[in-house]
Amino acid sequence: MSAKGTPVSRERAGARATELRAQIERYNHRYYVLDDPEVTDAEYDRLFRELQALEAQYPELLTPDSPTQRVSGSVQEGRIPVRHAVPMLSIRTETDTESSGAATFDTRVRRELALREGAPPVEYACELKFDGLAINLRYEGGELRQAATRGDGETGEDVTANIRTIKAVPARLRGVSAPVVEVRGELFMRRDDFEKLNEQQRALIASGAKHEKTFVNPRNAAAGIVRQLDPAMTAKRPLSFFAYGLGEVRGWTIPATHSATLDALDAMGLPVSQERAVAAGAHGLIAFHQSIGARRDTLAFDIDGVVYKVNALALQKRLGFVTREPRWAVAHKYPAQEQTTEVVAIDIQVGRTGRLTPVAKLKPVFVGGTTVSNATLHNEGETRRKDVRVGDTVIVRRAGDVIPEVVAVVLEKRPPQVGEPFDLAQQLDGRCPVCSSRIEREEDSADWRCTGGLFCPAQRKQTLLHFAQRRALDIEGLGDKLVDQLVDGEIVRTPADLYGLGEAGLLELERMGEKSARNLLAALAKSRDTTLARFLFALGIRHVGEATARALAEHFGDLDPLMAAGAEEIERVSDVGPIVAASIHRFFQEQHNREVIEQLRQRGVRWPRADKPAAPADAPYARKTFVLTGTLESMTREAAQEHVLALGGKVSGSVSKKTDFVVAGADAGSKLAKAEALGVRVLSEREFLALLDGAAP
DNA sequence: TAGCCTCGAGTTCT
DNA sequence: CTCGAGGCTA
Repeated sequence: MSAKGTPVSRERAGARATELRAQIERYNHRYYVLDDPEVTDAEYDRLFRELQALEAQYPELLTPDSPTQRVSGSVQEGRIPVRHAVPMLSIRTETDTESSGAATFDTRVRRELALREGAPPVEYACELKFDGLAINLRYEGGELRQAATRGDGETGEDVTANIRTIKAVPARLRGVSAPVVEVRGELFMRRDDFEKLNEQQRALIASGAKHEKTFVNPRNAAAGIVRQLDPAMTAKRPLSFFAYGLGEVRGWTIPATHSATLDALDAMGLPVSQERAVAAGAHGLIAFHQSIGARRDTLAFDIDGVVYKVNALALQKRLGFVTREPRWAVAHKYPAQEQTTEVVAIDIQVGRTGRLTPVAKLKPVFVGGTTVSNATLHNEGETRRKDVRVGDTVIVRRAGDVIPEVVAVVLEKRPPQVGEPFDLAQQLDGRCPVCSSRIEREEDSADWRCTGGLFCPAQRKQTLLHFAQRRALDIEGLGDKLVDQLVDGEIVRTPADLYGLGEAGLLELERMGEKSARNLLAALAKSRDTTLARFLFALGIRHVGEATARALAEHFGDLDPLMAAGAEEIERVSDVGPIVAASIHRFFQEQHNREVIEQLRQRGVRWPRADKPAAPADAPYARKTFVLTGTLESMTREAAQEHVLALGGKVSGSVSKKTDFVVAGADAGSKLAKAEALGVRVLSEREFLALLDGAAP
């Protein structure tokens, strides 16, 4: 940008530059701190360029705190250590996950202050514990002079040039020009900024950029960016900042309470989180902890807990410090949703269909409320994409959902002697880890499979467990430990063998007393009476799950017509295409399968000739699709499903615009949210019950 | 033929 | 719960 038009006088230029700086600072504040832009981006750019031009024309006008210095700036050679005038202490962390952490703190504070039983509750300032990195900003005469990382608390690193490029950090304090005001706060990245940044990075990598990489999480991104040596790079990254305290202060009166200090920081133009409160006593702390905990996922940024501080400065002074931790503050963490741990091994599991699934064996970590030691890697492609190797340090997450997942590898921590990229076939030497059969991968498929079929004990075990599961023949008491013994001892090979078990044989097994043996035999006897749909599902035909089994049962009415049917005939069943039809046909052509089925029938497995007569087409909810979510008080999900089927409706697993009703129980999650987004009719449990009772929806 | 929808299969921990 | 893939529909 060049200065255009008639050359302005030096004097007028100086006045204009000052004016522009003030204006740009104000816009920055509105935009980055208040989140409420005053002018359009184009107008902002215009002013910004005008200032740049003036400074280019009159270099003597250039001041270190000019907004233009936030984007250019020179590349630093290395990091300069900075000794903090007042040490940056760490706050004690309550590790427990219950709200009792708050009560413990309150009790301790009251004891230290020697408060009597009936004394009024202590007042606390509550705020968020941001998941970022702590920074000390030193303002002298109201101007930002130095920014440093926390380091070991005594000495940090100088990151002034980088921090100057962060627009949320004001270069000048509003209304305060005291000789020294040090502001402490947290530098972090918002979740949406993080997502956007990674999207850009992925695009760069896709277009062939060599040195680019995606960031693992917002915290790592923020830390990496601040310690980056080139401020111009930092300037391009979206970092945010919240102030939460003070360091050295000279010539300015510190307010009498922490909450008032935060208000004062806010008034100086520093961003201060609005998620803060003044609470009274343990009750107030617990309420704050819970209210933030409930909204944790909806915050724009990651937090790892909340912080409680005794509000009155006078009381803080009385409480003082233990070693290097203040007695007047405590961090109360939420269970971490992410943790890092080490990959001890990559095991490969064999599923019922022979699918080979790599599973990361992890050094146990406490994540999201439980200890995690395994995490699926899904398949070879996924493992390679994430480049997970034995010995790597990985980030494990248990967000909203239940199942742990390996998010990414922390490459900086990869040991030099780490192994090769994951290669499933090579690791297994081309053979099934259980039965040594050859393994293969179908074209265009992500999965390797064991070709051993039922010869493979792993597949046999899974087949038996599938047969016995609740939604199949429901054989109570037949769990994996028992199946292991039965198969390894070659007592049972096929589901039909289960019905040939006798009490004497069972008593030979470990951990099997008379009582358990009799219970199992009773469960087996009970399971003989079933339905065709359950039986078809229990067989474990590839591509035939519960829904398809039901459709087949309804269409064919009995097993024999289905066994006799050709592939084309099977394909006439709705939702069955060529692949599924062929799979079913092949299954029944297999001699071994026919034998097992025959034996099962001989041993008394039976079902009513025709499955439950289909609800008439004019049934009140014929062909209506229901989705169940959350926990119902009055019945199990299975029972609810039965009721819907009886009405002539059907139950689906996911919400789409074709869904007619979503039944929301307690703690309904994403499905409810989706239903609301799509405008799908949502029924409460009470409304659902009324509907079952025959009332109109 | 693309894109949506649904189903199947696999997974974790208490 | 999620992902991949099979089936259906516009």
